[in-house]
Amino acid sequence: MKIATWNINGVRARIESATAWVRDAAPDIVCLQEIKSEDKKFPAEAFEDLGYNVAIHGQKGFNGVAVLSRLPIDSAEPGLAGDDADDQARFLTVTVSTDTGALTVVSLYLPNGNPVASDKFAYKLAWMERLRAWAVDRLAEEEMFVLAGDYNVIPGARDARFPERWSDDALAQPETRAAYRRLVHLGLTEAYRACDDNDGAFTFWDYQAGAWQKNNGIRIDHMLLSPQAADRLVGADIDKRTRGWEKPSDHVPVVIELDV
DNA sequence: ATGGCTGCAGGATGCAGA
Repeated sequence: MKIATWNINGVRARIESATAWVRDAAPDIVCLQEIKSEDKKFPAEAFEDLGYNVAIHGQKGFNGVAVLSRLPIDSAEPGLAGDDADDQARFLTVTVSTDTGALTVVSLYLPNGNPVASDKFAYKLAWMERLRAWAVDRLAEEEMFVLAGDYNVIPGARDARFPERWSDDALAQPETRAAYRRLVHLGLTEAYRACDDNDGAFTFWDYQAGAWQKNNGIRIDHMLLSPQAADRLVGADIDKRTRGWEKPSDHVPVVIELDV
């Protein structure tokens, strides 16, 4: 089974390249972030025509996440517990049934957090603690889950082409990295690093200043696997091709293969 | 670089992104 995550940066603006990529890569499940669309404006038919079921947690203007699945979606739950006042659409939990048991897939869009000296950074760190609490609860069930999405975290220096340029950024703060490690250290497996230890692997290149042409990228889109899912991991790849397409998202898809 | 693009809402430009 192939599972993908892709910050699409506006699903309506990107519907042609999104459907073209899905058609070509043929993933079984796709987690989308930054759909920038209300549920009712999401172009579900375009994906349904390709054989996908669709779950949407949308929001007007910005944020918004979705999951496309070739398998029937048994349940879909929007939102991340821990803050009743949080109305930002950044978390969608979907469950499907596989031959090896139930599989939970989350499409998450972790807050950017810039600027660091603002309530946005505090929101990011609080959100990461809520995510850790979610993982603690789920790990107790000892089932397969995949936390897939745009984490807005550069885990280490080798995950940026020019790490020094990110030293004041929320994506690379020591507190950000420590919160990410607290999550991983619960016993999760970061799929890409488990399969590929090379430097220079990026998932985002800014639109500005020729970042793509200069390969001035960062790796911020990740998939964290529960032990039961990690046992079935057979591969992980970053599909850079889409960044060179017409009207690209600034992020590219990350794809894993699970033997389920 | 002083964020140098981009999408969205709305109907001009401001906000958000990373």
